[in-house]
Amino acid sequence: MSVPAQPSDPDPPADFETARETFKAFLAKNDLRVTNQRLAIFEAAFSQEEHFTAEELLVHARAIDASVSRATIYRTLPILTESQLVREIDVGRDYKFYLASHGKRIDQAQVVDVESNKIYEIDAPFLEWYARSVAEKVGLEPISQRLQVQARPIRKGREKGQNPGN
Amino acid sequence: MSVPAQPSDPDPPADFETARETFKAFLAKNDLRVTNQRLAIFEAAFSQEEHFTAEELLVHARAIDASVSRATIYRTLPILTESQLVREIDVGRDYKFYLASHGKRIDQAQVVDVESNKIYEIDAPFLEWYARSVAEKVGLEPISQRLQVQARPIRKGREKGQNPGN
DNA sequence: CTCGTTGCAAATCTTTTGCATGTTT
DNA sequence: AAACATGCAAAAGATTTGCAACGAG
Repeated sequence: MSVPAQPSDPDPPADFETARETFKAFLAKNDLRVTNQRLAIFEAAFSQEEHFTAEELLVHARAIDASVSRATIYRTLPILTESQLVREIDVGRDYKFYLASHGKRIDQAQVVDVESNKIYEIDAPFLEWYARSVAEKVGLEPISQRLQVQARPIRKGREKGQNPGN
Repeated sequence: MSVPAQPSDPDPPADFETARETFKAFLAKNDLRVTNQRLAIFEAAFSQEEHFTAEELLVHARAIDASVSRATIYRTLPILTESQLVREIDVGRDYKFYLASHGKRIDQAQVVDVESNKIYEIDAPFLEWYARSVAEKVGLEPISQRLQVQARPIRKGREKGQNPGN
């Protein structure tokens, strides 16, 4: 708004500004105050490209504003998810994961590689439609849906032994 | 095995016996001992028709064998799920739900009515196939999959107001 | 100024674990 | 008898909350 696009833009990603405005607008609309801590947490979350935990977010947010406390992280995360800027992902671990929705679609499935513990977000085109058809069977209307797949690397050449142990 | 089917069978459901044998066989196969507590927990779980929590299972199991402790509930639940007799369902609540798989299929989706908090298990025929197609996109092979839909009763006649508040 | 926010530490709440004792094989 | 399973109570670990001080509008 104040800095016209310069040929030598250093780093500020295009949508970062947009997203921050969206966040501030969301706060305003809900009578929530724009605090340094909330902005720091937003920035920390939005600058993550991968999944992160509340604890990791705390570390990153503190790098921006050292005064951020764990409590505020937990109090701000719901705001972030309600504003749709961050998605909460629960894959059945002890703790939840979060992921900045960099303007991406909602229709994604999580594939959890149980060996590497890595979580992949995969486009699942018909997921919403499919969820609707399932929900309608009990007279309900979907609010959100998620498909989670626990998976392992494809082992070529051996498929005996159904349970490798524990 | 010892009592031939009598015309006046009191209550013992057909598959109950079968399932209990399956459980005992599973224990044997894994060098686990057949204890009264484990059997009581199995019975308590298997006699539930709906979803239950660890705490509820404890209550029911104690009705069968008062000596069952919470610790044993938590130590037995993994055995029950590994034996495929019970399914673990995590819908993002604080605690997990469990459901006796009365010989039913695996391909089911959970539809959670956020207003009544009720969980519906719905057949989702293509779920496994769909999960596979998604997992293959990252070179993985599915172990299990779950589709969860958060939903609400269909409101006919009004669809304004996108966020009813909190 | 007023009321929402924050940090801190204590509290929650579910699930896990160490250890001495009781059971199964 | 030997090894495993159990109960109890303490521990763990993520998330929540009470409260006094702080800061945005």
